[in-house]
Formats: sequence, C-alpha cells, structure tokens
Amino acid sequence: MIPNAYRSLHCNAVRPEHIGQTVTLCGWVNSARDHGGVIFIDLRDREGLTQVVFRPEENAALAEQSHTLRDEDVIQVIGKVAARLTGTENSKLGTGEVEIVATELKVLNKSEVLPFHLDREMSNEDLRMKYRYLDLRRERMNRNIRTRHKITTAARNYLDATGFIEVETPILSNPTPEGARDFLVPARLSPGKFFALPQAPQQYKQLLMVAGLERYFQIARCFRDEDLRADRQPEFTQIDIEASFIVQDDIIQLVEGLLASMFKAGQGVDIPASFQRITYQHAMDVYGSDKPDTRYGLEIVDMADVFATSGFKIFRTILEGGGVVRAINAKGFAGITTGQMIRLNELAIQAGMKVKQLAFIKVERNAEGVLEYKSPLWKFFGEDEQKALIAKLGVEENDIVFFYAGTWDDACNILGKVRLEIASMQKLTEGSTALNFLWVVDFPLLAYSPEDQSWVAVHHPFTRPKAEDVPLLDAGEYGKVRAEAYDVVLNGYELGGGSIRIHESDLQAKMFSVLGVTPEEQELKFSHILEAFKFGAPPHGGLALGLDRIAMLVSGEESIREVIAFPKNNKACDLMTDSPTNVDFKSLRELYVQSTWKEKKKEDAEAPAA
RNA sequence: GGAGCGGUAGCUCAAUUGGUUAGAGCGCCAGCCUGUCACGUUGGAGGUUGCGGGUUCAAGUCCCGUCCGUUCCGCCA
Repeated sequence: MIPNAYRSLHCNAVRPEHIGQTVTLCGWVNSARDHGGVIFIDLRDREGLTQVVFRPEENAALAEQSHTLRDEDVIQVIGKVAARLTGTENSKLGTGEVEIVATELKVLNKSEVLPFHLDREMSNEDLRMKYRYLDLRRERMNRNIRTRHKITTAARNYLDATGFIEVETPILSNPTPEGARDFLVPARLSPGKFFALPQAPQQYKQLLMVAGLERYFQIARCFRDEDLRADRQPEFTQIDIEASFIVQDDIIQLVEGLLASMFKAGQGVDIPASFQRITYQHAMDVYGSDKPDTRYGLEIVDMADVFATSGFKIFRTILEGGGVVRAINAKGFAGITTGQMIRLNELAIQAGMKVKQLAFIKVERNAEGVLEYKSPLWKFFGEDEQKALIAKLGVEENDIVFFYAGTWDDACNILGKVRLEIASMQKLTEGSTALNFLWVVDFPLLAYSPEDQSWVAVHHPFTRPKAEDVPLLDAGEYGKVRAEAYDVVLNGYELGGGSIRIHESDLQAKMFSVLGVTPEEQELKFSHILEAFKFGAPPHGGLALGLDRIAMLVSGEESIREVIAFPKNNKACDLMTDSPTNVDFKSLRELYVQSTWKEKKKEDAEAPAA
C-alpha cells in the first residue's frame, strides 16, 4: 500500500522486519483485552490484525485513554514495532511475532455496540440484511466480495487478451415478447410508454456484430421480474460474450479458457483444459436433467430391453404405447428410512408421478443369510427378467432400485428429481471438492407449450437451428429440430449458455413465424434486427456466464446472496434501505402512471346470517 | 399461487406429556486484575416467547388466523 496521512502500513503487513520502526496504523478495534494495567487491542483493517499494546509504565495518560476503547471503535495508532515477549507469540496471526507499542492514540470515531457478533455465524437473515454494511465487515463476507472482484478482473483480463472489446449497452431498453417478466420503467418524455430493463443484452450484442466489432463482451447487469431462489436474484450479473466468424467449438474453447482463468484467480485451482461434452438427449436420458451433477453416479437406466415382452402387464403396456421404463439403482441405500421413502414419493408426485408410490426393489439379507428381494412387484417378474434386471443394474446386497414407467418427459423429470434427492439423502457430495465441468450440447430448438398452445424457443428466438436439421424445420417437424446451442454446467449448476445465432433476415423471419410472431408484430418489435441482418450481418454466436453463480461456487457458498454486496430477500426487497417504496401521487402523475393497488382491507369476520 | 422449515434476552440456542419465578453461553454495564490473544474474575441489568384470537384450572408448548425470514415447486426464452 501507499503510505498516506492516515497510515504507513496495513495491519497485516507488520512483520519482524519492521521491528524498531515507528508505524502508523488505523482501523477498527477487533477486541480489547484490558488487564487493568497493560491493555491489548487487536486492530483490524481489511487486510488483517495487529496487536497493539498500551503500557501504563511507559505512558500513563495514553493507557488511561485506551481503557475507554470498545469493539468497533475506529482508531489511529502510532507506535513502535516490537518483538513480542518470548513465549507470547501468537502463531494464529500472520503478525503474531510482533506488536505495536503505542505512543499515540487517536479515536477517529466511537462505535455503538453492534447488533450482532462479527466473529460468529448467524442465522437471523433479516438482521444481516438490515445491517448489511456490518455483515460485510465480517471476514467471510469480506473474502467473498474480494474473491468476486478477483474473478471478475481475471475474466476482463482474459477477454481483453483474446481480443474482446467491452461495450456498455443500454439499461433502458424495450420489453421482450418472450421469456421472463420484465421490469418496466415509465417514460416521462413519451407519455404512456415504457422502457424495460434488459433481461440480457441479447439484441444489442448481435447488432454490435453487425456493426463489425467482431468480439464483444460486457460485465452486464440483467433484470428479471420472477420469483427468487437461493441462486436467483431479480438483478444479477452476466459475463456476456459475442463473437463473429466463429463456430460452436470456438466458443467452447474460449469459455473453457475463461473459466480456467477465473477459477485460478478465485480458488487457485487448475481445472481441466477441456470439459466433457454430452448431448441434451444423453443428459436427460441418464441424469433426467439438462444440468446434471456428475459428481456421483446414480444413473438412470433404460429397462426397455428387459421388460419388452414382460409378463408384467403394466410395464409391457407402457412400453408398447411408446413410453419408457427406467430405473435408478441407489447403491447401499436399502436402509432408507420410512420418512425418506415418504419424502421421495411426495417429490415424485409433485414432479408429475401418476401413481402414489415409486416402484422399488430392496435387496437385503435375511436372518438366515439369504438375499431377499423385497418389492411389491418382484413376484410379477419372470426368472429371466429378474436375472436380466440384476445384471443390467448391477444389483447387489443393500441396494434399492427405484422404477418409473410412463412418458419419456415424466420419466426424465421424476427420476431426475429422485436422483438428486437420493444423492442428498446419501450425502454423496458432502465434503467433495470435485469440479465436474461439462458441456450440454444439441439442445432442441423448439418445445411445444401446451399452455400457450404454440411452439416456443427453448433457448431464445435468435438461436440457429443445426444445418442438418433445417429440412425438419421446413417440414414442420419442430420437435425434432436441434439447435446450435450449448450450456456449460458445473456440479449441477448451469453456469452459462449460448448459441450460434441466426444471421440471415429470412431465416430469422421464418423463426418468428414458427413461434407465432405475426408479420405485424415482427415489423413492430423486431424490424431493427431483421433489417440489420439485411446489411451484411456476419455469422456470429456467443454465450453468457452467470457471474454470481460462479462467484458463489468459487467461494463455496450455497446462495448467490453471499457474493452480492447488497442483495434482495426472497420477496425482492432490500431490508436495509426498505426498498421498494411507496411514491407520492405527484411523482406518479408526472409519469402518467396510476396504481391499481389497493391495501387489503381488514375483513371483519362477519358470520353468515343464521 | 402452493408446500416444508423456522421466529424465545442484543446474538446463538435450551425449556420433558401443557405444570414452579422462561434458562445457558456469548455480548452489554460496573468493579477487580500488568502479557493477554474467545484474557480472567466478581456483581448487575436485560423477556409483550413475532402479532391477534381460541381451548384449558394452567399455553413458549395444543388449535385457528396473520406477519416476517428461509428452502423448494410453479415461474425463470
């Protein structure tokens, strides 16, 4: 650090080499140990701790003053660096071999007693949020915020070094027709009209490609007005990337290098130079998820060949009807408790299971030492089927196998969730430091939405269909068209996703038509991009990484709130500033906006007339 | 919109089947203490058990409602 009027060193920088020197430190009183005579103060700044000692025999007035110091007072201390007395060194502190013998003390600001301890974990989330500036003073939060800075800087440096140019795109932009709910901002100068805060700089970055920038990035704040989760905030940050004259492999290699630089900077670890790639189809078949956690097996196994001609009518009928029969072998989980079993079934029902109970086979040795296959359906299977099943799933003593038979969609969804829950119950990832990066590729381009009774973009409407699947698109077989889209996944978290884009005006217009965007709407909402694509738009594509999630995983946290300085709670409120807030009628009138919100009236419990 | 978990002193938590004056540790305040580092030690203050209602001789505990926090489902191209 550069010495200034307040200090000559950071607290953590005081070392034996400074012994004999007079130094000036400042910071917070981390703890005061008053022995009646000698007094010790642990002085803390953002870099660490130094012990300051006040001795009455050396300076009585100063020692007297030091008695008044309380935790979190902000002070400045001038003193001489001295070796600690033999036997009183503190090996827990970086500065534990030395101490400052104070010669001057200046109280820069007294502190009231804090509403909570800084040196202990707390569970009261609203109190943490109300006093977030104190929460951030805690060592863990300080570290998280600084780790985030490190990985952000690493990302900037990496992208700069690879020829990317950082460009800011508008925060005040237009609502998007598809996707998440927008935050709206009334436009005073255009009465009755609204801006929307961007869900992503998607269209702007594509237009920057048309502009010939070739390589763009942005540490971009994005906004989505949807319900929150531990890993979802209404405003969040993406590392947004777009490049021209590239193919999927180029983006993948770029992002692998980018993530390597970020994890190196944040965690000091070397991650694999390239990640495993699996198709969307494979991910869904084997893990029941498009963001699989591959730190453990518990793979979903297709049992069609075992039960194709089964005497067990339910399975055979479902298979004949085009459905699937799939199973998960939870190794060593035969000891599952009744409560856990209930929980699994509840989860499966919530995920769409049509029956009340997951079919299972529990393999345990009985009192006579004979292996028993405890199951409501074991007896319906023929001997060959039983053998085939055991072989295919590798069933052994103390395993429990869960089955689901039904549609492919339901099987993926239900068994995918069952898989995650079993892993959690078996604590399969506890203490794991594994970083299982992977790419999921070949996403479907379109999905049918029964709700909207129309086809919707799985990724977004600018995603390019795979060249070999364009005939399927032309033939109207929308469900079979794959996209040039890819997600990067770490330990079950989607870190980011992207695609190669459509750069031809006519193909883009065709996509809009398939998605049910009428020519009038296209003209109204997308004429800028359709027109831009007519003026020499280069082939291009990109990706966006969720910076908050990456920071969370690098810091070993379980919520992105722990790596965001001032996050919102799960009702999207900031308890520190009490935001959002009411505005007065005059402010609204200026914006030509009127609220339809009515405070809930207290309903007097009126008993119905007898 | 739905479900689970939680709300007791400033903080972290306890309180058996509904049963004495709701406790402990830390913190705080005051005293003592000259080598501690989670200093020690003596004493003290501190509670509308989130809020409202109900059942009961008796409610932190049971019931209903409500608010707050949190997790998940729906939602999140």
